[in-house]
This record gives sequence, structure tokens and C-alpha cells, in this order.
Amino acid sequence: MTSLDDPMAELRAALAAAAAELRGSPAGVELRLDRPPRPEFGDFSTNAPLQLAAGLDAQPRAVADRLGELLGRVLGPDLDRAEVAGPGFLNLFLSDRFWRSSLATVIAAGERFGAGAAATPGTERILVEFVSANPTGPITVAAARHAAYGDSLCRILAFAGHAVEREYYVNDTGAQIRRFAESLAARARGEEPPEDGYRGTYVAELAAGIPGAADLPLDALTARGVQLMLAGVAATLERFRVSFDRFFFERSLHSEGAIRRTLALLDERGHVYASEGATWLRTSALGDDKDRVLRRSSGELTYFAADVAYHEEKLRRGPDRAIDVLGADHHGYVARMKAAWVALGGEPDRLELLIMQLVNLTEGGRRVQMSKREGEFVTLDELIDDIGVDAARWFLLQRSHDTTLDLDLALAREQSPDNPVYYVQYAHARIAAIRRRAGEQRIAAAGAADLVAGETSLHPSERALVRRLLDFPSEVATCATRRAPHRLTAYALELAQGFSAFYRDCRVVGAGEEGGDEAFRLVLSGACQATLARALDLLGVEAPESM
RNA sequence: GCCCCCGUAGCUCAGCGGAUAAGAGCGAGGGACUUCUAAUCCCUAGGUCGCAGGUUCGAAUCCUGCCGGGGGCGCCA
Repeated sequence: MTSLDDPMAELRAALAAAAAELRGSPAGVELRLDRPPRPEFGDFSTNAPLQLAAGLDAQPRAVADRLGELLGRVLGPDLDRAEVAGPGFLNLFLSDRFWRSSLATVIAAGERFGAGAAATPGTERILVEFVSANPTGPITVAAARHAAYGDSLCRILAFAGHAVEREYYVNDTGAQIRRFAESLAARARGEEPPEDGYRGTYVAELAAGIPGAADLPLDALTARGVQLMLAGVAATLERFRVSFDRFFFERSLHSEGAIRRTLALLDERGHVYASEGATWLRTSALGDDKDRVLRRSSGELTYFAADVAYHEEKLRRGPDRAIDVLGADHHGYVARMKAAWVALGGEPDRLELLIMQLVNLTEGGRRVQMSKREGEFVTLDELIDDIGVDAARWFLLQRSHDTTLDLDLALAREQSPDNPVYYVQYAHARIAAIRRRAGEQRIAAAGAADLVAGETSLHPSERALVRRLLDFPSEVATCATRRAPHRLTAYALELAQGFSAFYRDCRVVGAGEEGGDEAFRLVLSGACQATLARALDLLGVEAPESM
């Protein structure tokens, strides 16, 4: 997106131009345009005078005065007035001409509105690994949160202009897998799984789906079981609108000697030593609180060793950045992986390890129990059957990834305005209804109209709605850089609220007779609908035409 | 023993790379419109931003300590 597609970027540029005139080159200072809490403080406020005053050795309020004048010259009729406030803030009141031409800019940008926001800091090739749940059982609600988060993050990063690769790491070897296979074998023979095995009923069902399972060698049964389980997992994720570019199998690291090569490489670089019969990686030299075992005294490789090799492989593929979305139980693992990454020659900042917090399901305030041990856990399939994909994704995305999330099934099921996802979808559907009512002719006429030339004074609800629309590009950029899809749920809700208020105050179809501007309102509704649809798409939630 | 997350209105939570005067939804109370989808909107009440220090012209936001809640780790995967 160029600044020509983003009215706020143009406004910021105008501010920078005025500041530059005051001071030459405003290098090193961040000139911010904030949204004041109340309309009396204007449409936007800036701390620029405070920032500039220090370098100019002048009173901030005097600087604010002069900046206001300069800005008036740069913005011309777009600026209604500028007021100095507090210690040296400048409150800006934009004119209807600004709102009108801004809407025209948004419409001209079309599909590009809000896209490519990452261009300024630079686009990157980003490898995102998420879910990576062991193929020993169905996707749980905790993993569902990973799926929703990782997928939405990828959508946002891609929309912001990055090249994103989505990857699922499959732990298809090791002790857990062995227990899984043994449980399958037991079920196939009609026996109970071993004490430390997997006891869920799905194991028996899976075993029943493997011809001759009771007589297969354990290796073959393992391969078949993992394959079937993973197919089920992928199908569930597909249903949840989550897809991957690549499933990476841990087994391939063993069979192709990648782990051995990685260990040799680390040894060459002097990061490895032997002690107590085990082989260790000296992670403590790189920020970890102790060294970590790569090969146990028994000769067995650790899970960590495989993961180091996996990251060596990632590093060799040459992405600008790798993001690992990990479970809460992996937080102790962050320091050692980061150390390994650096030992492998990676730049520390190019590996991001994001820790997801847990999900609690509640039902009207009561906690719903989830116990994987007993095989009585809520699966993603069950969650989708209960509340639907849209509600599930929305509620799982609503909170920051690093905070514990309570999902109220009763609320998520509800089809009422109390339920935010329905509220937002309803606003979208309602706009669709208005446009159907208007008909193609009026919409075409509105599209051809000169919005800026409109004479009528805008209703406050119209201005407020345009302003919320203009927030979209920077909101997307923030969501991308802070890896924070949850902010988009808040934005979508605010935009929907803005539309609902506008809808109440302003007749759209046939507005001309009541003093409003039908063309402007049709175009505004359309832009609002498109932006709601885009925000929902980035969250992986559908935007219905009718409800 | 070590580590992570959280503590903001009655409830659920945004905000937390500092900045004028703290936000939303639900719940509570009051009201509007009788429509282009009432699956709506507006107003009111309600907060020592866990506590105590510190940095700063300025802290819910950054730092330190403490208290309370949740969770994790310690050649498991």
C-alpha cells in the first residue's frame, strides 16, 4: 500500500512536512497522531509540539501555535482548525472535506485498503510453525487455540505484505508415539491399553480401521496409526479453515542423518561436550540457565536434539524470520532453543518463540472439565459441532495469546447481539440488505458521484464511522508487528458499532429527501462492509450476506 | 528451587514500545425509534488501574520488591 491509499498516512505526512518546516529535519522524533478520548478534543491530537520543543529550545505551547499555522497551510481546506491544549498538545479538527476525500481515497484503494502495511519496516519471508500437536489423538481445545492464533497471524502477516510459510512439525517418533502404537496394538487384540498408554475410545476406533492391526509388526502399526491420526487432525483443521504448506516429520530427521550432521556441526563449532556418559549442548553459554542433553547416556537422542536439527533445517532454508507458536508447557524451553539457534549461527532476533496460554471452557460460569488422561477431553470437532467454526475462532482469538482464556460456551452458542461475533456478522449482513434495497443502479450512480463535492454537512455518526474506517491500515500493521490478532476482534467490533450508530442516525437509501447525501452514505456503507469482511477474513470468520 | 502468565467498573476483559482528563461489552437504572434486518441505538451510575518504592516534566503503561490467583519446568515428549 502506498500512502496514496491511506488517508491517515497522508495526514501523518502533512504533519511531518509542517514539522520539518519548523525545524528542518525532524529526525529521531516520533510524531504521533492519537485519537483523543472525547470529541471536544478534536478528531486527532498530536504530541509533536512537545517533541519538537526540546530541539528548538522553545516553549511547547508556542511551538504548538506555530505548528498549527503551518499545518493549516499544508492541509488547506481539509483542516477546520487546530487548538493548543494542555502542556503543548495540538488538537486537530478536520473538515467535512477531509472526511469526504478520505472516503474517496479508501474506495479508490479498494482491495488494497489496509494491505501491504509492512512495506515500511520491510517485507520478510517468515516461516511460521504452529499447532504441531503429537499425532496421538484428536485436536484438543488447547491446540485449537494454537490453530486459530497461528492461522490468523499468518493471514495478517501475509496481508501486511510478508511472504508466509505455514508449517506443522509432526512428532512421529519417540516414547509418546511408542505408547500410542502399543495402545493401538492392545485395542486391536481386544485388550486394555497399557497403564501409561492412551485410553480414549478413539484408539479402539482407529485400530478397527487398520486391517490386520492385531498381527502387524509394531513399526508398521506405528506408521499406519500416525498416518491415519494425522489425516484426521488435518481434516479437522481444514474444517476449522486452517491449512499448512508443509507437514514436517521428525522421523525424516532421523532417517536422513540430519540429527547426526547437526550434532557434528555443533561439535565443530565447540558447543558440544561429553559428561556423565551423555552428550551435552553448552546452552548456558548462550543465555540458558543450564546445559542441555542431546544424547542420553543410554545412547538415545533427546527430543531436543531432533528439534535442534529441525531448526538447523529451518535456518538453512533461509527465511528472514522463524516464528514458533508453542504451548504453555514449553516456556522453559524457550531459552535453550534460542541458545541452540544462536549456536547454529542464527541471529537471536530472527527466531521468535511465542508461548500460548491455556484455555478453560465454561458453561454458564461453570468450568467444563478436560482430562486428557481419562480420554474425556473436548475435541475441536466437538467444539465446532457445538458452537460452530465462526464462534469458535472468534472466541479463541478474542484474547491476547499470552493470557489465559475463558471460553463461555453458552455465550458463544447464543445468536444474539450479546455475542460479539454475531453482532459483527449482523452488521455486515445488514449492509448487504441495504445495498440490495438500493439496487445496482443507485450503487453505480453513487460510485460515479464526486464525493468531495458534496454540499451537505455530515452527521457526527458519519464522521465517526469514516474515522473508524481510517484506523484500519494502522490497526492491521499493529496486529502484524505485535503478533496480536486479538486486536482485530476489538477493531471489528468497534467498526460494527460505528456502523450500527450510523444506521440508526442516518437513512441511506433515499437520503436525499431528508437532507443527507445518498451517494456518500451508500459508498460509506460499502466501504464499511468491505472492511468488516476483510477484518473477518483475517480472523478466519465468515461474513454472511444475510442472516 | 527456578520460570511464565494474570491482578484495571459488580462480572468478562481492552489499553500497557509513557503523554491532555482511564475504555468496551455484559449486568443495573432510565430513555428513543416502530426502520434500509428491533438480532438496534442513546443516556446514567460505577474505578486509590493489587500494594509499596523508584525512573520521568509526565506512569495503568518502564524498573525493583512484596501480596494474591493461575500454570509450567527440574537428561518427559
